[in-house]
Amino acid sequence: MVTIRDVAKQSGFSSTTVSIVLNNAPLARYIPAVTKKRIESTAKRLSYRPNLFARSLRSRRSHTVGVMVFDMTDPFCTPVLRGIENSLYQASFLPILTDVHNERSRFERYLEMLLDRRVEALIVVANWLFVNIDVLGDLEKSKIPTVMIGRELKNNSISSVIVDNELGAYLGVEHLYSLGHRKIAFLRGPKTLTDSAPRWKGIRSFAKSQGLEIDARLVADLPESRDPNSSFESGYKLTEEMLRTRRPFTALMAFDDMTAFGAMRALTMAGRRVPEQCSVLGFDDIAASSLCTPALTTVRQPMEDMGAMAAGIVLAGINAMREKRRQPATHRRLAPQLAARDSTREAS
Amino acid sequence: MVTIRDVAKQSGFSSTTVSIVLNNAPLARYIPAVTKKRIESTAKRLSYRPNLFARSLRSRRSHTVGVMVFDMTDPFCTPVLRGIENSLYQASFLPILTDVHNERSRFERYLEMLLDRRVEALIVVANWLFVNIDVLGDLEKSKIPTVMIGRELKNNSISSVIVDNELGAYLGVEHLYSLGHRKIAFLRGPKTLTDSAPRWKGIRSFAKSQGLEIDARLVADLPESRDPNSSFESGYKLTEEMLRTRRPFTALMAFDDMTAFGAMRALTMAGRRVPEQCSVLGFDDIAASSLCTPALTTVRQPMEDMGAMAAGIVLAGINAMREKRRQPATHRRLAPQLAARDSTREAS
DNA sequence: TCCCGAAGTTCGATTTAAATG
DNA sequence: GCATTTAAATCGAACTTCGGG
Repeated sequence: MVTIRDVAKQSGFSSTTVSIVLNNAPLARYIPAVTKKRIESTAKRLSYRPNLFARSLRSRRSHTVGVMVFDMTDPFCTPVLRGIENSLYQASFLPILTDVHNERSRFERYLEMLLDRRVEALIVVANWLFVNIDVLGDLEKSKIPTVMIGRELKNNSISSVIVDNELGAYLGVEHLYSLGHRKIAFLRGPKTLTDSAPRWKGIRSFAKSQGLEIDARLVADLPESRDPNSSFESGYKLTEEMLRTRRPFTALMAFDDMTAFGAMRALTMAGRRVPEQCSVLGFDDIAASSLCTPALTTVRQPMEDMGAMAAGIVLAGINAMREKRRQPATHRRLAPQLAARDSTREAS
Repeated sequence: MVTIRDVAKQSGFSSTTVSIVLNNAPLARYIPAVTKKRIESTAKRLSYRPNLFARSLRSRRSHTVGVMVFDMTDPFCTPVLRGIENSLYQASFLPILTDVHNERSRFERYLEMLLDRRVEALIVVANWLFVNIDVLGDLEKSKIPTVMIGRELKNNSISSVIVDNELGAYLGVEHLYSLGHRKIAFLRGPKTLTDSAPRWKGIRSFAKSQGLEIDARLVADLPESRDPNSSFESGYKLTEEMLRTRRPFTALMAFDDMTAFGAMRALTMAGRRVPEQCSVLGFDDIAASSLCTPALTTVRQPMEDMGAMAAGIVLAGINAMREKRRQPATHRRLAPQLAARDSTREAS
């Protein structure tokens, strides 16, 4: 490898001068253009690349951000990751990707590894994260800018980016209601999942405002599970059971898209066509939603934006730290949008 | 931060001894257990963590692997990434994730960044990569173990992991044939995509062996596109056109799942029920395939295995380099499996 | 004082060579 | 010569200090 000393020797200047010139340090003002040119050209000729280990050792900076995903297989992750990546790229930061597999031990191990590598910030994608996995304490200790995506926090040392679940659910029922649906079945999220409560609240809030009656016998809860993909199975089973009760409903609002897919399968198997005989509504707008037929009407989370925003937040935090400013945690709640597609239509 | 010198001072030994003990270096044989114990306990007491920048500077190792994805939004990527992550985790390596967005300039920039960080190997996920983006040359120059996933190579400095496209396509038609289908429509991949040719070859090979006739009017090619998700639209349009010709077919074999989804949509819109009136077969088995209704019958690529295998290959390459062995590139071609689901059934 | 450049120190860990009894 | 320990050199860049014109 060619070092700064090689460039110094070849160009006839000292390594100090080379360093100043190549980094365009403040002192470079005083260095004559000829010198600069000579140094730059020999650097290029030798195709010199500074050793980042040495540089990082000195500067204590890694230009790296740790990204912790709680379950990579969750289709929610992919667009979020792209948003993060894109944002970091603009700032010449690189992400180190870790997948915690929803295991506490793995989380701890990875956190330690990332901190050892002096990542300058942490982005945690914790959408399908249960309250009982308490990781906030560990995260706070790290003292580097940290943001959680998909988990509401009032914490003032960890930032958060979430979708407005309440608003989303509100928009969802509103859509069904405006299509004339009055007998709506609801598949709520697992009780221990933090998204579940606000979404239900949004539904109740709309129901109250419009005098929509919610039949308790048309409400079911997904069981707790570590696996985001399990909600397909659960959605299928709960819908099957609900159909067996013979209690009529013209629309079904699922906790998320995965659940909605399960519900659609169950309805189809039972001979009820979607959307002709029953409308189905999801939440998230994962990739599969626009692909399947009928395309799923759903409440769209701006996942890529959320990733980009999270990256933006920690990047700002990094800059603040560099300038020794104290940056308070920021909490963003992004508005979802209804993506009206083919799985919903007027109640008949 | 607490350094090795702090541990040395506190424990009463020199930093040399501390280093030897904590790393369990060869010389540690000569160090009495008491000394070791004292050093280890003070290290723990001070919660000493070695500075990886310093260590890497000395050892020239980063314990990091660069992962370059050509398009993160391709649903193929997610399971592959999980396979990679899991394999690296076992070996205490960390992945740096980059998304090239199918842009040459971005590829070059990222490659440079990764090399600057002294990643010890490179894993390139190049499934939806067109031949005209020639990146092999750049990759070869890097001199570190490199593997490409999803692109066949005979190169002997870059390894490769691919699925057996020919076999997969063979299994696919075979499945349709065994269900009694004789009039099969084919949606082939874009000509410039490397996977297209072998898949078509597998189809022809089966057709020849069983005397299945392929009607050229039931064969269409996807147009070239940078975007893997575009094949949905293309699949939709091509199927629509094919239906308009009124040329009968009882089954449709798509280039990949995304294309198959487009085809299913077109069929449904045209009033042809899947699978009752037309069977549909995909290729890949992306997440959406088992979710939609009817669940898509498809040729399953072992994506997670492919990721894990790729990681295994470069890890072996890293070890070989350390021991100064010359490791030839390895080329693996994994067998796909038919995932028979609900979008195919007996020809009526 | 201003401009230009160099010598030497620092970052923190590893390793070589060597010094003790 | 052996067991035990360590001073000093090294990795490569960046910054502080200083000197000459």
